[in-house]
Amino acid sequence: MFEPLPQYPDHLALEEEILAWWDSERVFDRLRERNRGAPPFSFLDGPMTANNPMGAHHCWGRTLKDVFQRYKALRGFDQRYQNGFDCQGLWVEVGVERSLGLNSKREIEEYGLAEFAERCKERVAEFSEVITQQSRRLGMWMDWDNDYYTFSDTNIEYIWRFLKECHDRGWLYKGHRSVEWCPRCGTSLSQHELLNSYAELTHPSLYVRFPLRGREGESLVVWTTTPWTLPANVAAAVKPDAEYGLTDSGEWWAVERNPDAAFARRALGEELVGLEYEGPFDSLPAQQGVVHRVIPWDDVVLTEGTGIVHIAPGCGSEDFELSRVHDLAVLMPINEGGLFYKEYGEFEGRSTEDVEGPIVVELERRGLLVEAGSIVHRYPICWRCSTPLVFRIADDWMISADEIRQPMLDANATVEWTPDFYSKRMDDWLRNMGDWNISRRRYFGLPLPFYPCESCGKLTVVGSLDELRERATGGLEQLQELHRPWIDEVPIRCGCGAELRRVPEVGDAWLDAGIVPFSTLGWQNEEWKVHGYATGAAAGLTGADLPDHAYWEKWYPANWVSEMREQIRLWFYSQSFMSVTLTGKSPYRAVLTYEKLLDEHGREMHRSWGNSIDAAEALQNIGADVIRFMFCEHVPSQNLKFGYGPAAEIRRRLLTFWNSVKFFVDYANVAGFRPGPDAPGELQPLDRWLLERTEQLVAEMTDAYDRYWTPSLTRAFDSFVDDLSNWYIRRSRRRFWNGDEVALWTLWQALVRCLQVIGPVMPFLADFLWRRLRAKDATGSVFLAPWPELRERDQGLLHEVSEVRRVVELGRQARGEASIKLRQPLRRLVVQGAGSAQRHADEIAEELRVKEVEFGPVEAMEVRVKPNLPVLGPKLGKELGTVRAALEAGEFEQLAGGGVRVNGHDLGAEEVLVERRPREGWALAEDDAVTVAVTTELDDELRLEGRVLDLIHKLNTMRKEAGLALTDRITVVLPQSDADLLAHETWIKEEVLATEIRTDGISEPQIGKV
RNA sequence: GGGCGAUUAGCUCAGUUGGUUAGAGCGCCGCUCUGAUAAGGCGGAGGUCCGUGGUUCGAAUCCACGAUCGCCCA
Repeated sequence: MFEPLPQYPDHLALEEEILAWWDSERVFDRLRERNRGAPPFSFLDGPMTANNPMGAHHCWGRTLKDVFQRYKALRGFDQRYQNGFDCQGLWVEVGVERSLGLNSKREIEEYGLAEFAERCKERVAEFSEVITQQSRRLGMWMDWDNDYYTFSDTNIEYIWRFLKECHDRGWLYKGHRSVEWCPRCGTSLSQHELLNSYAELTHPSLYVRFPLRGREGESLVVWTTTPWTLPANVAAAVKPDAEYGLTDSGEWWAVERNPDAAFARRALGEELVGLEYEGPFDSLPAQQGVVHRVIPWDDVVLTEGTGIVHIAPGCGSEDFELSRVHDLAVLMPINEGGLFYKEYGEFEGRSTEDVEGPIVVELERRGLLVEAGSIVHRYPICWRCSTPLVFRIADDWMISADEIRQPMLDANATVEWTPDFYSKRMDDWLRNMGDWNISRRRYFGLPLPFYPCESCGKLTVVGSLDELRERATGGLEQLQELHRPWIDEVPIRCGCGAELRRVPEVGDAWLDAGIVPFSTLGWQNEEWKVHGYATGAAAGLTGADLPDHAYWEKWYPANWVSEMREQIRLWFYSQSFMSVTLTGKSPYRAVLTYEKLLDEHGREMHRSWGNSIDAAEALQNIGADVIRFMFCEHVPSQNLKFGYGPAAEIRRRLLTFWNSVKFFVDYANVAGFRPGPDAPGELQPLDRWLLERTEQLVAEMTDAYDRYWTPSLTRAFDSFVDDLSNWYIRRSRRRFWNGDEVALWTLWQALVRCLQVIGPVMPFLADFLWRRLRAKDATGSVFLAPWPELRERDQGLLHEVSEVRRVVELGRQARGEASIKLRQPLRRLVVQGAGSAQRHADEIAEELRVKEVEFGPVEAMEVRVKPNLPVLGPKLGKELGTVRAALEAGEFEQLAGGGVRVNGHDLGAEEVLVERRPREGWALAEDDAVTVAVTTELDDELRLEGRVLDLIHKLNTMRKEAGLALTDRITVVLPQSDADLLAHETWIKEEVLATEIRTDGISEPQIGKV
């Protein structure tokens, strides 16, 4: 007895049931035990920031990761299943700041760094737990007790080693340059952090006059959208080869920017170079002694502004570069918090926005303002707190990328990207990558182990905790973990004898993630340490081991990683940077990348727009299997529109499969069927076909999994389910009603194999159904069963049945042409061109309700002959065009056997395609390969049978309306006018389960339950 | 400005090496089944496959140029 299925699947309930069952049966543990020691499949999980619950987009990546890990497990590979959490850096800090209501670095310092660090750790502990629960609910099988946490001392120490290596190679330097700076966070951002971080903002648009010295009445006019940079102006740049003109009002503009003006004088930019001018705020203390002059710059654009660019080297990266070339003064007006220094007079202590008004007023007062307006443009904002960024000159720690660039490109050439064009994106990023800005002026992050010596000038980079201990001059007793503030209390001894203090900066969070292929796999670690990974801040959070180097050798590099596209310049980049540095090769062999998740209307999801669906909501309302199916079905190189509408559609589509299983269960139970290893009797052709069709499914799915291409998985599944349900089951219904064990066994085989291959996509549904269908001696879970072995397939049989289906389709089309419904039997069907369907003539007759099926030429009027292009193309080449035209024009001669003579060519029957029109009394339908024709004439016998079928239809409808059970027997009373139908009394009785049929003087048929 | 993608039915999207009449789901219209039934099946309407040029007997597919959109970089 198979456990009966409810009419509809309750995905949410069955998923909870399966989750609990997996736990109680230790299914995942048993799977891992089974594969232990087998060849490894190395997947490396990119760390997810443990700072918030999961969003719907996280489900995408986690689905893909789980699908392929499950598949590889089914194929018998040993896997690690280690999940990872990103734990330190700006994300977590900003999260904690918000929850504590802190809004500046000063407030954090007042709160206390030690306390702040504790809050950060608590936040990570809280959300790593939330994420774990949500991932489990999604069906993700990971080794949840042995996660890695990037803030462990282990992880930090490995980064230290990497940094020391960089220093040894001479790559580490302190850069003095203009960087994008978040005034709220009080730190710079690196190149790869400027992701999507732009907003449409309204800024002032000012045209300002700079009076030229020694040229009375003449001024340069510059344009700026950042008035706050004017107090730091030191130069004005012109394009040397561009033409400038002096207007009547004494203003110099690029001619191109003001073409209608009547210029009193014209000059090339190079003629203006060297002129001195009065700066807009020369009276400020900061401006004392600064000479303002005109400099040449080829990159001045003439498409906006005035063609003369205001240069403030302390407020822009290009400006800063120009200051080096032209030896300009560098005035940096604002501090870390974006407030003006005291050398800026009345602006002191004000923000870049607050000074806009006063600056405009002052310029106006002094007659320097030509025009003031506003402009809406894309402007960079902080990717965490959305504060508009400013430029500052900062001393950041940098890793030079020059030497590693080519090796990284070489390493990337060994990686198999899916979709493949992402390989080019990675190359592009690598070719353009600047030096890596690794320092952040923050608190809870990787402590950079840099100890500069003021007396001897040497920089010491500490490479390990042991080295720190050896060289420490104190403070070790309070060093609870490698974080601020504790690490800052450990000075070390320089080679020259001086005592050194650590720089205050912490590291870029992508160092934390990038080191993972080393820190989690025990690279160059001599002795395996059980539970040895969970050091420092991670103590107590995970039981992960710190393995030894042999383990690293086994699992590195990863066979496969999968993350969203933006990780190209984030994790894929940092991981590759560190790996190529340390080992010379790519840390991953294959990558699956996917795009962005949008709402179902294609808009980005935003909490404030009310269109956001987070993972908790999705899992609770949609269910994991449907979510997973949705992600698998989607082509990963396209953005995905996620929502309840698309989810409902998938849920409904899955009903067909559910119904097929339920159909099996219901009839198997009626028949008392028990599945065995072999068919309980002789297979019929249709049975053999379904088994072949199932083989085809297994082959297609296997291929798709091996290519990491999920859309082919769901397509193969859908197409199989269609064949299973709409052909095999429908064609075999009578056999099931009669309890035919061979049919039941065949269907059972097909379903069970289908469950096996769809399991990774929909693990809950697969196991739920597997538990009901499995043979007594089969494994309890579908995930413990071996992958179905691929067999030789009989393509011929598959082809035969597809031709049968084609004939039936055309037959229905022909009936449709003649408007004769399927309930009206017809006499004869002729099929031409589907020879292999001949063995299935009976099925075709039944499907199309015809008395005879004949294979042979269709007698019809041939109206048009077309060339068979795939055959004639290669044969005729250029001449095909004229032949085609001749055929089109009817200039040909029929040959015996179906061929034609045209333009001097004798073409065989297989070289041309003939369109036909039916003769009188026939209906016809055709495609290029197959033509079917059916007789439309009715005789008394056919009419009578048609009426019988109508009656059966009607009586069965009445049964249904009366609410009768499938097995209820009825008596039937017919009107006298239907008495002639009783010629088919037995047939009718069988079809409607009637015990008695009689006629009476009524006008409509009546039924009664027996 | 350079690079990478995308553009296919009213909507959402497939389309594997070039091949005859370009498909699916949803929506619409008609039909059908009634032992999957608040489903299922069949048919129909609906397409300049972004445009132009080229290669080819033949292009949604390959090449060039252009347009629009998205992303990456400058």
